Amino acid sequence: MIRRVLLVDDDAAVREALGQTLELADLTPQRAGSFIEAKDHIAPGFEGVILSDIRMPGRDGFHLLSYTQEVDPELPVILLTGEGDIPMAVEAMKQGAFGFLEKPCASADLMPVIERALKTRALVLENRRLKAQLETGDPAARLIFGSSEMSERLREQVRRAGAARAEVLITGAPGAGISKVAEVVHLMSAAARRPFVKRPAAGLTRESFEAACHEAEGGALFLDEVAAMPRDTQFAVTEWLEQGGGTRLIAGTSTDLAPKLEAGEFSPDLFYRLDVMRVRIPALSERPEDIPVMFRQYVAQAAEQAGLPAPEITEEVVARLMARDWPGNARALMSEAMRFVLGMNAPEAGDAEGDLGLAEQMAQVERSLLAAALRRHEGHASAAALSLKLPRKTFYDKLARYGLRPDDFR
Amino acid sequence: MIRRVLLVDDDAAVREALGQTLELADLTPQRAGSFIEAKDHIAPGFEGVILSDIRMPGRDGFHLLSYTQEVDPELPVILLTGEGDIPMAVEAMKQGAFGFLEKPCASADLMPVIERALKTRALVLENRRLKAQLETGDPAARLIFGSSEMSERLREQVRRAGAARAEVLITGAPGAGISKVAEVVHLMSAAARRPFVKRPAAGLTRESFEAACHEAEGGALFLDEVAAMPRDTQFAVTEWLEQGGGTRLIAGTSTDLAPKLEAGEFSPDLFYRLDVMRVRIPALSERPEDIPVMFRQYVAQAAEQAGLPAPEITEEVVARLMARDWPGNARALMSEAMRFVLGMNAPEAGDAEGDLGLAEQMAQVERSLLAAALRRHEGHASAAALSLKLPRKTFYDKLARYGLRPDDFR
DNA sequence: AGGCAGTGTGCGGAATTCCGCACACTATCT
DNA sequence: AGATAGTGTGCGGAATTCCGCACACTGCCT
Repeated sequence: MIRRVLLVDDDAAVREALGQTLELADLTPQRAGSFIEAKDHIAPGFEGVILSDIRMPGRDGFHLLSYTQEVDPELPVILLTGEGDIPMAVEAMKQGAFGFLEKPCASADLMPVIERALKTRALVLENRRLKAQLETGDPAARLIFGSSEMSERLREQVRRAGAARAEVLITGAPGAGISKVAEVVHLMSAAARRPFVKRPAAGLTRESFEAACHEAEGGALFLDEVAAMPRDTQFAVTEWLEQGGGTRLIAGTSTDLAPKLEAGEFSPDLFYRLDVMRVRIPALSERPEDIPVMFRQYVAQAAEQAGLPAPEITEEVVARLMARDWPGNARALMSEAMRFVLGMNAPEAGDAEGDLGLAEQMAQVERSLLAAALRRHEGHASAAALSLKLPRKTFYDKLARYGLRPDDFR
Repeated sequence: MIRRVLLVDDDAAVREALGQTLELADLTPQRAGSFIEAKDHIAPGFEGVILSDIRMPGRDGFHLLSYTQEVDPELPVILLTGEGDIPMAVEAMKQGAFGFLEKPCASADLMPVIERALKTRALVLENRRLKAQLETGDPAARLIFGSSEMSERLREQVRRAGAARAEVLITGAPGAGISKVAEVVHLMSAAARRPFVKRPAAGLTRESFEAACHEAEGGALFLDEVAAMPRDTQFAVTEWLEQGGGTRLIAGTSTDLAPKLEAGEFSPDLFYRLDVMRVRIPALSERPEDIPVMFRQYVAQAAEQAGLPAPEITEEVVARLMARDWPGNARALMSEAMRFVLGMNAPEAGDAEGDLGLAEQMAQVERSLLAAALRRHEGHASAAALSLKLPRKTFYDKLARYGLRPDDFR
């Protein structure tokens, strides 16, 4: 929360008194005795507001107002004067001052103006930040879903990791999207156009590690599930990191590495070289408010892929999502989104992805294609059958098989 | 720019005088003589501020303040009183009033407060809009692919159309994604959370148009292929647009409307009301450099949806893409991407998306499921059959039907 | 009221798919 | 070399689906 106030007054006693008033209100005064002093603090994006006397030797408050507007037109400036009159006040507002108060100024008159100025400034700065995110096609914003504070923190970690050239260790539960986050880190790095190579750490030999490094030269090599890396390879990677190469290493693990470190199964040398930066992907259970947000986005994606309209996500659908556990995290949610789009019933407990036989899967697909055709033709069976190049009878037989009724699509 | 002021005062003379003051300042006063009258105008997202007397029969200004804060806590309320005192002013600010002024109120004192309240409101509304856009992760960047300058121009048009509240006409070749772009325009509008309804214009009656408008109230109604709209409905829609309603119209056409206008088959009145903003989707033939970019993204999406690794897109693959025409535009490219991921052969000429009957689509799906199972089991037919819960014989029969050979998966 | 178009379904023959069986062949291991 | 496991396929009966036909019913229009 923005609390800074740049307090400009040539009279030291006034400066001090006002400063204390501000501090009592939990604000952060930043004192300046002249325009020259104040000028150095005024920058675009200044996270606060300006409170300035008008009558000052040299450059007065009006000049400071003009100067500030050149630097950052949306930076609020509140002017104070001991000898104000109506014409002066009018002039100040015309020139864009946020407020104009007369000295001596009662706290009850001053504080509300400052508070409102700070709130306005906070909105302005937040709008700028939001616009910047939108306008740059920020991969973190675009590819890492979720509106919770935890998701925002994850995106910040990813941006920071992307901006750095250091090794990164990415942790998260199975299905959390470690591989995808690694790719986003790479996309946000200066080496985004260079290669990004993925390899499972399990079974990785020194030779295949070196080959992968060469393949990723100038870019990044992502090693998945580093806990499973053979000991020999661990030493080879540690040596390689000591030498320093042209390839950035990004490591991922969905298991806690601490027990492996303690048991001597994972090299501390390697661990500390990889753990230069840490990105931790929170599980969905830690941020349940993201479930509907992410689900909506996965549904939009799935609908697009399937060439089907996205079904309405009712509050009931959301409630059922929230009522379930998601140990499979983002991947499970994604699969559920596809089933939802295809009109498949919510799977029974235990009916996990891939457990269905071919016949069942085909039945689900056929059912969804029939439903989609009916939807497209607003329940007109003949037209729907025609669009599927089916005889009417066959079409009706299939509807009967799946319990679909044209009336339900009208 | 937000200029509306909801002016609440029981005294008609005061209301009128203040109203004129506001009009002289280029504001738009909306007059109400009581809380009851005012209440109907106060909605979340109200695009203006409230200026209200305190002393009123029935519910007073404080009550209106409370009510407003329940409806939209960030909607500024400025209170006026003819008999104010310090305690009352303090109470008003404590309860969240944006300003507190005494009557009779000089314009020079009132206008700055109103202007600041309006600016604050504008910031708040923009902040909300930006957040909504971010929550969907800039739909223009995420959903409209292509790295060419033409694609960027398209995204800019879409963002601009999204930000406006005007009607939009979207043009593009068949398969260019008119419907999808319409949805993105909606997603980027302030009404993103409101309904988005799609209807084909062909065969649209006045009644079904009105029903659709009602269904989309507060949101947007997309009318596809407006060239095919019946003349009667064209008049109905024109009338509806003249009245102005709570639903935004977005029109799409894949055919040039000019000949229809010249032939008198499409109403110029309607055309000019729809064509307030124009979004033109360039055909792939105009931006061939986007073909590989879009194909890569569609392949990534398809792979993610299918739960399969994305096959390598070799230069040969790219060359074959570039060597073909894409009269089906984005939709055709998307289908090709899915086939590519599923390991299907390139389709025969003329085999456009949507032209397949149910049997053919089911065959494609079955073939892809068989191939995926073989891939998962590295060509081991018995294991693959088991995973699909199929007898070996049946599995082999199906492979034969589709020309799949386990050897090709080892 | 009558005509017409569309809907929904039972019957039954044709067509297709399913799938067990048995066998020859191949690859791998001891 | 021999044993074993897995692969791939023809045959043929069973099971299932396809689908034309005819009919009764419904909704809409004149």
